[in-house]
Amino acid sequence: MGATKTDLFSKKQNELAAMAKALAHPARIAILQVLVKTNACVCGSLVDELGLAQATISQHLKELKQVGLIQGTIEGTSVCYCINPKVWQQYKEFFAMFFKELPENKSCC
Amino acid sequence: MGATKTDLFSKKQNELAAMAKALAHPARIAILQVLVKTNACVCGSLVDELGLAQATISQHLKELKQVGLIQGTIEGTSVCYCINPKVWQQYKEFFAMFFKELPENKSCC
DNA sequence: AATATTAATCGTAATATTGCAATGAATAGA
DNA sequence: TCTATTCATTGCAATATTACGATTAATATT
Repeated sequence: MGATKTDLFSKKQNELAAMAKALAHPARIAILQVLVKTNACVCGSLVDELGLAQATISQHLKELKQVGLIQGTIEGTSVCYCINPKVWQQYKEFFAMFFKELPENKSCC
Repeated sequence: MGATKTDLFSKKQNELAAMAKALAHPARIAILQVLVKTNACVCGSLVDELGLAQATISQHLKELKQVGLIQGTIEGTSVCYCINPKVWQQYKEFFAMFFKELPENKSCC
């Protein structure tokens, strides 16, 4: 097998897992940090900054775009990527909510 | 290829990616939620609740234990798992910090 | 038109993950 | 001791991910 049994879990659980997955690679973390910092970026400069091949970065960008974390528009020959503030905020809230539900330290072990 | 080039990224970036990876599966999300709710749990009840094979759940528990998110002690014949509050808090702070750096909506696209 | 630049896509290889059956180890109760 | 229970570990098969070279598509420049 090896296919995740998404049907066994709630929509929220699958959603949160998918969100975590989008962040589950240092290259994507790095890309997001660069985008946050510069607030706008083409693929080329990312290639220089990160040291990965252009094709690889393009794929990571695609994944980030698929989950909605970034958005891009074509500007002549180059593409402008930036954070999608709404989705970013959503992510922030989702993770905060998930980690908020900390139990009252009745720790059993 | 296919091996992540961890050496290209900072320690923090790799760390955050690893943390996200630990959450990047609905089964692990579900397990954590159950542990948070009941605050103590053996593997058996998880098998009943989640509908995955015992071996599969055991593996997910192992992964969660490896990243430190949960801790377990043997209690006779059954094992007691619970959230590690310190690491949980750490996760919370890490993600909050990451998402806090939202730019001042000068959105370019 | 010919060339250069930029980024997406395709094909591939290597590696990682997911899931389960089978087996193993340890304790509890008959 | 024998058996049942509980969970970990091992080994396998299916699938997913990561990475890059090569190619493609589109616009810019000469």
